[in-house]
This record gives sequence, structure tokens and C-alpha cells, in this order.
Amino acid sequence: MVEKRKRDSASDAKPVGKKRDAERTRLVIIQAAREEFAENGYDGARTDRIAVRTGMSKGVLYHYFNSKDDLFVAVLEDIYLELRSQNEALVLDDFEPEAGIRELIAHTYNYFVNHPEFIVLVNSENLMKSQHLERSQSVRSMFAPLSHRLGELISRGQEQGIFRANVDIIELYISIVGLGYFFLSNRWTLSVVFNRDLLAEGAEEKRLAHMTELVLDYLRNVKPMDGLK
Amino acid sequence: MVEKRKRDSASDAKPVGKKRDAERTRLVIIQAAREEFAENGYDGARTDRIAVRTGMSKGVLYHYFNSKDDLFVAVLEDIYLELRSQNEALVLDDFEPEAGIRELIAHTYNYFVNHPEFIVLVNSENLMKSQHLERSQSVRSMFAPLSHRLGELISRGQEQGIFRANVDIIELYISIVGLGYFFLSNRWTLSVVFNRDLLAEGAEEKRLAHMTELVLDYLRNVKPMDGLK
Amino acid sequence: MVEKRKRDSASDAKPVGKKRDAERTRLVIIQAAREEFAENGYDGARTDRIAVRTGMSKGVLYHYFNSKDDLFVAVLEDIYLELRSQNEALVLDDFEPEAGIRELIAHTYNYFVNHPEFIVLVNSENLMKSQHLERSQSVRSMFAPLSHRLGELISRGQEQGIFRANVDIIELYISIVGLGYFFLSNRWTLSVVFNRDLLAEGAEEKRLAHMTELVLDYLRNVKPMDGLK
Amino acid sequence: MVEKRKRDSASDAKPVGKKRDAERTRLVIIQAAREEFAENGYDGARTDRIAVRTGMSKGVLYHYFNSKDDLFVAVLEDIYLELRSQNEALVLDDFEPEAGIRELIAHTYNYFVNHPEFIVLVNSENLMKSQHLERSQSVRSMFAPLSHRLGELISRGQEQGIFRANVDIIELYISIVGLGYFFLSNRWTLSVVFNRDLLAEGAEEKRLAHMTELVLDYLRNVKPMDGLK
DNA sequence: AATGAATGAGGGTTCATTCAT
DNA sequence: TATGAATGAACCCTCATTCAT
Repeated sequence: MVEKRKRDSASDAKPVGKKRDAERTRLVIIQAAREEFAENGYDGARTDRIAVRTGMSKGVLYHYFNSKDDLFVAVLEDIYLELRSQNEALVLDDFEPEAGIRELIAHTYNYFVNHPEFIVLVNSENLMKSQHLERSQSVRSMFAPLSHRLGELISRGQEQGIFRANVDIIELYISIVGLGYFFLSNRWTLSVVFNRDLLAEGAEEKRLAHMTELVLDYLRNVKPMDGLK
Repeated sequence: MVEKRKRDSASDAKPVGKKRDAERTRLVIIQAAREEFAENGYDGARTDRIAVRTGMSKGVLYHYFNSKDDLFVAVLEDIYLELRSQNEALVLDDFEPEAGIRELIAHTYNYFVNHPEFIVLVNSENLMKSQHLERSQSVRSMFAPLSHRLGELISRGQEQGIFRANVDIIELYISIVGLGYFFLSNRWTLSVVFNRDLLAEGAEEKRLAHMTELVLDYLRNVKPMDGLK
Repeated sequence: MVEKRKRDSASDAKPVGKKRDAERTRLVIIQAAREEFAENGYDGARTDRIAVRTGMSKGVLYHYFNSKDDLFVAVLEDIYLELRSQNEALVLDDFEPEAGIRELIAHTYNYFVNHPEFIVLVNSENLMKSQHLERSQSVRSMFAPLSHRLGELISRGQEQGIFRANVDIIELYISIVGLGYFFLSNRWTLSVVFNRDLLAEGAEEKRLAHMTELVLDYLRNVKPMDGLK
Repeated sequence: MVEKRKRDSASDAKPVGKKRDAERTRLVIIQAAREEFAENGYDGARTDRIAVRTGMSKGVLYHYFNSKDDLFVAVLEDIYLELRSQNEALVLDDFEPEAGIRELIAHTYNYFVNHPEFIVLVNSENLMKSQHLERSQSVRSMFAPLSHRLGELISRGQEQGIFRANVDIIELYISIVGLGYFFLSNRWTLSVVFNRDLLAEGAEEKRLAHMTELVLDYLRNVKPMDGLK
């Protein structure tokens, strides 16, 4: 977890005390809340259990955050920030267009695989029609930089004549995300209705391969009249 | 609602009796519960409000269903049954392969557009790792017939040389569903992070067009060596 | 207590069952709440203790009343109604003017003596600047009939030449109430600052005698020029 | 505020030290607590808000006072002391008997008008049956000097033949206080039940005039046989 | 002396469920 | 069969007080 990096520097003057460290406590609470919200959704989460996870008393939650709602906002901001910082670690400029797309798909997918909390948190927020995210300044337009970089990658591919024209970047990005997200989010019901164990070993990798092929075939589909449209 | 059509005909052979009222009451409750669960998710739903929606007392709920959980199972079964009956109304055999795929994509997507409850209900169930659906006999393998028919459609396309080889039917179907489902389910948070109003007029149609192109380009991508694998 | 008269009639058809009697339960709750609020004030009162006093579970309070506030409104309405019904039992017309005033003073004072809850309840409400009473329709102008009757009594005395002119009825009534209310309300601190035990036997009667003399001397103070003003 | 005048003079003999700051901090806390208790009563008051009012941290409160209760005792002592010092500023000896009574009534009443906190504080303490005042040495018998001086005033009036005999000084003083206190304390509920705005401009002065007349008419009521009793 | 983070008992309120009628 | 009063565990949150720093 990102938070764990705190106080790693050996030159830190203060002793590594566990108590009375406000910033550290804030992070401990957000981490505990993330887990609880991720396991149970917003309505299913219990402030009592969040407190237990922190190892502190319940009152502390309200010392740092005013309400369950405010805490949920903080958790959402934290995890979106984390996702963005992971996205920024991916330098698409270094890749050839097709390889760049492969990287982006895999990178995005793997974030969800490694952070299953993200999916539950975001589903919860959509159930509530984004009422918490609306209150957050830090999340609005957060994905603009990434979609810009995706646009540049597509442009390079188009200039090289290997990618099709007429690509709506945001629709494309939603597809890239959705193809993995939906699978990971809905594995349980899908396993029942298709009678195929999508939680089994190998299922995740298989999905990634399929997704990648789907998106690349779409992009590579250069038609003679593309330049004319 | 689909359920309301049941048993309306006056020429029904059976005598009018209590059985029938009981069946009708069951449906009224399921309908009320579907709405409540759809608006609030499982944990956010309130049995009081379900009772109010039925116009009957709360005790009736417990007379017909033993618990909130059992009622949720009934609601899930009901809506999956509804989806299947809609799917069965779609006769893919009548179409040329490509047109058939277009029909299937549009039909599936439109069901979600017209039944937004489905998404919330299914997301809730996935949050709970399918614990209710596991108890249901009627839902298991429910989508086997449809994926079989999709397989036949793909085969026809392959035989005609217009569809690629090596298509995993279930992966493909999950993609067809997921490309629309994810968009419809996550419109609220996506609107925030991309700063684009995905709830605006026209956004739904635009999505369908993109999805259709994506899937068809994948399927049409016939390579010279396809036959050798 | 007034409520206790319920179900006294021998001809009551239904068996005197203790349970499942909504109207009775409402009264039980109001009575319990009156006691709790009277002993502790609004802020000091505990819904838990009210529940214990009713002998029922806490949830019942909220089945009948929506909140502590609403319950307090109901208690205020109930006790003001009780006071008014006691006031209406006092037929001032039957008395000579002076005797009528004596009756009114004693009657009012004795109500407070016998219902010490009234004072705490009303003090609590004044601390909160009447925010609950403002929401009540039944209490507004409740004392208009009584002040009207007091006005008639004064008029009779004035016509007989034994009462002074220029009497503001409401100011007078506030004095009649206040002279007793203040003593009864503030006995504890007054006992300390004057070092006289105002809770001792006989103190209440002594107060009543003093009050009565004070008011009557004021009213009887007929001056030669009263008729000219 | 009265307290602020303390220790302002630069010619103070004692050296400027920590003692003085401590004393000043005590007064700041008492002042803040007085406001908080006055606005919300004892149970409604919050130690957090008192701390905010002082501009200092909550720990300081507990450094100077051991508990909310102890702080309340200090506030009560402070305000009673203030009332007494105001009373002592009133030299009744300078007045003719009737004018002296007028002065006393107006002076007492005006203190309450200008210090509405007093009423809430004292009502709170009576709700708790004087449990805090019992612990205070400084308040016990605090009003003995004043009632002594009132007694002397009455005596002078009796000797001059203008005041009646048989006056219980304490009952009289309670009436003088109560006639104003009750009105000021209960204005909010009285306004509702009489449907007359007692918080309006002019209502306070009207009350004072009525009260004064009431008390003086009682005192002036010299009867022929007064000397014989 | 002063801070403010932390405590924990308990505050008002909610809610799935039961049960007398 | 149907009602809705009653239950009681639990929910989110508050608050006087303590204590490490």
C-alpha cells in the first residue's frame, strides 16, 4: 500500500512512535475504512468494524472525519488518487502504438486485479449516483491527462497507418476499462448463469488475452476509405 | 410490467379461488421489492418501504417470504427469468451472421437501458459473492441456451468465411454484455472523472454504435492462417 | 392522573387486555416521558429511561413518536391540556369578586403544587425559546378563555366599587401565576441564598397567604380619582 | 464585563508574574462557561464549545477546574457574587421609604434584564435541586445583608405610618424578585398561551410599572388596627 | 502550563423480524 | 390471511474526560 511508505527515511528526526501521530492516524483510518467499505459496500459497512480495524476507539473516526459519508469521500479520493498515480507511472511515449495499447490494457486490468476494493467502492458510489464524488474537487477530470495520452498514442498509430481513423478516445477508454472491470466485478453471477467457474485459476489471464485482441483488432482495422471520412 | 399480464384472462378454466389471489399477492410483493432493491441495493433497501410499496402490511411480506434474503432471491430469480424470456424472443436463426450479432448486441443493451433495476440488483448480488443465486435452482446455467445459439451464429459466419476462427463464445458474450453494462452501471462516476456528461441525451446511442463496431471488427478480422490453427 | 380514568367503565365490552392497545400505549408513553422530562429537563432526559418507565422496548417510542422532540411536544400539549381542563373546572361566576380572586389564586397555585412536573417542563421549553410549543396548534391562545373570565370577575368588582380601575388582565394574571410559580420553581436556590428552608412544612401555605394578600390589596386599592382616568 | 476590570491598574503593587496570568485565564474560562451554560442550560452545554469560546484547548478547562460540575459551581458563584456587588451599590438609606422600594424593584429587575444569563443559570441549578450551590461556601446566606436592609427600609416606612405592619421581609423580597424573574424567564411560553408578544418593544417597561404598583399598593395599605396586632 | 489526540460509555434512532389479535 | 404493535440488537454519532507529548 502506498501509505506504508511513510516514515521510511532513516533521517527522520523524531522517534518512530506509534501514538499521537495525527497524519499517520488519518491514513490508518482511511486504510481501515477502505477495507470495510470494499468488503461490504457503503450501506453494509459498519463504523464499529472500521474502528476495530484501526485498533482505536470509535470516537477517533469522528475526530478526523465528521461522518460515515465524509469518510467514504476520503476513501474514494484516496483510491482514485492511487489509481492515477499508478497510471502516471505508465509512460506510453516509450512504446510503439500497438505495444502501447497492450501495455495500457494490461496495466489497467492488473490494477483492478490487484485492487479488488476499487470495484466495490466505485460500484457503491454509482449506486448512490456519485453523490460523494460530486463533493470532491480532487477527482473531477482526474482522467483527462490519461485520455490525452491515449489520444496521442492513437494519433501516432494513425500517422503510421496501422490504426483506424474515427476513434472516440473516451468511448475507447471506457471499453478498455469496462471489458476487464465488468468481468472482475460480475464474476460471481456470471459463473452461475454460464455455469463456468470464472474464479478458477487462469480465468483472469484468459480474459486479458481476449480483451486485448478485441481492442487491437478494432484499432487495426484500417479500411481503404478511412482517410476520406 | 411483464408480470401483470399473467392470469388476466376471464376465460381462465380454473375456478376463481384463494390460490390465485395468493399468487397475485406474491407478484405484487416481488414487484415492490424489485423497485426498492433496485433503488437502494440490498443493504440500503428497507422492508418497511417494500411493505408501503405493496400497499399491504409488513407481516404479509413475512407470510410469503421468510426473510429479506429470501425475498431478494425471489427478486433475482424473477428478473433473470424475465431477461431470459426476452432473450428467447430473439430468434437469431432468421438473421445473416453479421446482422444477427448486431441484433444480439442491440437487444441485450436495450434490455439494460429499459431495465436499469437489473444492473443494481446484479451488482448487489456480486458484492455478496452470489450467495443468493447459489441457492437458486432456476438460474443456474440459465444462459446456456443463449450462448449455444450465439455459438451457432458464429459458426455460420465462420463457414461463410466472414468471421474469424478461435472465438471463445463465453468470453465474447461477456464482452458483448460488459461493454454496455459497464457504461450504464458506471455512468455517474465516469461522468465525473472524464468530465463528460454520460447521462446526456444521445450518449446511450453513441455507446451502442461504438460497441457494435468494436465487436464486429473483432469478428470480421479474418486472417489467412485462421483455417490452420 | 387524568389518564388513569381510561377503561374505568364497567360496561366496556372488550376485555381489559394490557397488550396491543395503541391508544393506551400512547398514553403510557406520554406519562412516562412526562416523568422523565420533569425529573431531568429536556436535555437531561434519556429515551432509554423513558422506555424503561413504560415497561416496553425503546423502539416503541419511535413507533408512536418520531423523535425525542416530537415526544416532548406531545408531553407539553398533554400537560397544558390538563391544566386548561382543571382551569375550566373552576367556575368563577359563582363567586363574589374577592372570593373569586382568592379561588383563582389558590386553584392556580395548587395545580403547580400538585403537578411539580409542569414547572420543569415549562422551564425547559423556555430555555429552548418555545421551539416546541410553536409547532403545536392546540396550545396557542390556550389561556384566552381564562383571562376573559378573569376580566369579567374584575369588571364585576369594579362595578361594585370594590376593585380598582386600570387593570391589565394579562399582567395581573402573569403576576398571579408568577408569584407562586417562581417560589415553587426556585425554592432550592432561594433556600440557600436566604438561608431559610423553603421546602419545610408550612412554607407552601405561607407563600399562598402572602400572595393572596398582595394581589387583593392591589385590587382593592380604590382611589377617589379612579373614575376620572 | 465586570470581571475584566480586575487588575488592570498599572500601579498594582505585586510583581507581574504567572500567578496573575493564571487568575486571568480562570476568569476567561468562567466567562466562556457562563455564556455556554446560559445559552444551553447545564445539560445542553458542551465542554468543547466552552473551550472554543476561550480560544484555548480543552485540556486547559480541566487544568483549572476538575469537571463540568466544578466549572458550573464556579460560574454560579461568580454570577451570584456579581449580583451581590450590584446590590451593594444600591444604598437604600439615601431614599425615602417608598422611593427606596421603587429603586429596589427597578434595580433588581434591571439586573435580570441586563443579565439574562442569570435566569437560565439559576433555573438550571433549581432543576438539579441546588446540588452545586450546596457545595459553595460563598453563596450561602448571600442575600441576608440585602434582606436586612430591606427590613430597615420597611421599618422606616412603618414608623412614618405609610407602610403596613406584618410584612414578612423574605416573602416580600421573593415577590419582588419573582414578579420580574417569572416574566423574563417565561416570556416565550407565555407569549404562546396568551397570544401576546411579550418579547416586543415596551413589554419589559410595562411589566416593571405593573410590578411596582402591585408591591407598593400592598405596602401602603395601612389599616386602622395595624398597630394592635 | 498547554495541547489536542484518544477513550469509551452511552446518546438518539433504525430496522429486520416476531407475534398477539 | 392479514394487521400493525412490539421487540431488541445494532447503527451512527456524541461527549465528558484522560493522557502522551
